[in-house]
Amino acid sequence: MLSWEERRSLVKIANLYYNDGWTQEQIAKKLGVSRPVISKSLQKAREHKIIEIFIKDETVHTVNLEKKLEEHFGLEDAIVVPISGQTPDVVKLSVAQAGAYYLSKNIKKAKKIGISWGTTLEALVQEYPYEMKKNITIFPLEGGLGRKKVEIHSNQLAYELAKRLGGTCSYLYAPAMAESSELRERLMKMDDINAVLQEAATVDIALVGLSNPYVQSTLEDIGYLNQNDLEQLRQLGVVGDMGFRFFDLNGNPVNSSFNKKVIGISLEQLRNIKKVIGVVSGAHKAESVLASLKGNYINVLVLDEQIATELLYASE
Amino acid sequence: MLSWEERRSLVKIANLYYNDGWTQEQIAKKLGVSRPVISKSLQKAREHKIIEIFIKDETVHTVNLEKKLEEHFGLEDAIVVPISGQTPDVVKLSVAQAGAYYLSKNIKKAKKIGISWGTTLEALVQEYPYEMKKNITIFPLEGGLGRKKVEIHSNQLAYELAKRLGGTCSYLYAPAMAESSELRERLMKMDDINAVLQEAATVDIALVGLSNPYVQSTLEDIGYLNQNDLEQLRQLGVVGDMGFRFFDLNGNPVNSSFNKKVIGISLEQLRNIKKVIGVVSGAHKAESVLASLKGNYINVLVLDEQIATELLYASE
DNA sequence: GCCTCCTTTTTACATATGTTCTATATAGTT
DNA sequence: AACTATATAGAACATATGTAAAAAGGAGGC
Repeated sequence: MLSWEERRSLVKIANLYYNDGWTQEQIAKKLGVSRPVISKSLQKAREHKIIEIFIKDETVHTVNLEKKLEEHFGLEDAIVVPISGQTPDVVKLSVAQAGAYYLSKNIKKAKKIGISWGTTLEALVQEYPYEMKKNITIFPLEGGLGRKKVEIHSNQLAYELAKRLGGTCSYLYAPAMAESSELRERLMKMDDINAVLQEAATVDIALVGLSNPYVQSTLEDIGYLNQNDLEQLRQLGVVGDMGFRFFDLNGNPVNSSFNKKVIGISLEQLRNIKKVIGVVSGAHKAESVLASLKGNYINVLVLDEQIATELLYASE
Repeated sequence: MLSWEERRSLVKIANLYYNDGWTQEQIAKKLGVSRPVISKSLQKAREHKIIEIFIKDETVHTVNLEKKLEEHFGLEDAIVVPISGQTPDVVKLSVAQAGAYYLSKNIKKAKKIGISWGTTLEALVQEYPYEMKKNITIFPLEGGLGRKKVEIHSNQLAYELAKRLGGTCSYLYAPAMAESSELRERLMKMDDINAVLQEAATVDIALVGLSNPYVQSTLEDIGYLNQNDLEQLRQLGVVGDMGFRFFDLNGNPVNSSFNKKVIGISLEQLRNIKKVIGVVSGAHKAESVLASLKGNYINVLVLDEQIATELLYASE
């Protein structure tokens, strides 16, 4: 316990230092002691909670979530977007904006970027600013998905992003899912397709979305999966996918009949990309995100506050 | 005004620096920027009051005053803030800070918190740190007060405090003072209003300000009371109010014409709340505080040295 | 009164932080 | 598209702060 005299003196020093902006040297001179005494006094004042430092901003909540996510899942970065009572659509847009911002700040050294598909990534690309960044190439991470909603296809997003970056892009002239594994094999032997996929696996940065195939699933919306398919996936223990590659609760690839028909990079290849940025919004995707984290596919996560909270709660 | 991205980044840096004790060098490395950027960010955060340094100033004198106040008025706690030659505005801010600090250290078990209105409580809320405290609900203790100075209304303060605590808040969609007692009755019968007031009466902690209606009165400032009204109150022996509930020298409720028009919790209800924290600054309020203490409404008092001295002197 | 042990202060050094100036990038304008 | 104005980042330097070890002061024992 400190004496009153000492307490007074600590308060006085603290005030001079923190409120009046004096240097320790000046305070020492004024009080007629050596500087280290002031240095130690300030330490003591902090120890005894005479001085307390608060960080005061609305973003404190989400920044704390980010730190916990980074620590808990060994992420390189996590960006948590506050939901603050907004509708899912608005939150999704905010997440996309945050993703765009993050990408633009971390794109410096990248020469090759891969992009998957989906509505969230579409929003991200639309939010991306136009900036000259020569010598960059964008690769689609999987083929197209038929005629519907062309604007969210991997190829299309690669094209749009390349336009915004002033770079070039490759195309995967192939369906995301071939009609049979045999057809897939044949397509995969084609040089145009094979070469692009090979390169796609070596990008510096990959942008991926995550889905829950059972709830509000774009895959179902566009008619790629029907109820039968979903039932099959459920039986196999699938909880999510990234670019048509389905995985289970632990993030392990699930060998469904689809898997052999998909034209796109594999989960294994994805894991080997140095920087995989997952962009995801909507509470129903929490389980899928958790699984993908367990599978160690993702290095950077951009997500909304609600998923972030659920992820941490689920992994207590 | 700073953008969300920038505030987020400043908070992140400040957090690593002040809470986790990283050096600027380490932070710079982690974020992939040069060290001066971190140095400048921290300066910016200080300028924008994102980083706040609280010096817990107490002297033998104030601690003695606290002890005497606690004994003399049977208070659970008293916090006396030294004035040390500061201007009233600065003292008011210190009192608000001390109140915020006290609340944050005593909020642990609380599930429901009520808050009144006024400039002092507004400052308290603004000083309150952002800290996650799930499952807490904030209730306004009375309705709104017209269009002026919305930021000091009970509803608004409840909202702001809830935001800081990561909790939820209820609203009282009603004026603090209805145009007639008849209108008040009708409003009070509305479910939305009634239910909130019922719950407001059962909060674990209530935060209230105190006023002297005659001197530097916010009630007069915002045009809620005119000279006639004040004269009337004076005739009735009113010496102060808490949330539009006027009381006399002994703390007894005064049945003015206003009383039947107020939409807010009664003094009787306030007295039944386990922990009522009164936060008050400015010598002109001494008499009001004394009366409220006699009325036994308050359990914890946060006040400045000057009022504290006068309270003890008056009740020798 | 002198010595010893313990605490506190200071000196000198190591480290961390703040600042200036230059280089680079960005935005706005013709 | 080229230019200028403006902002921003980084390298190098200046200053401030933290810390270990030596010195000084002070209390208790003989």
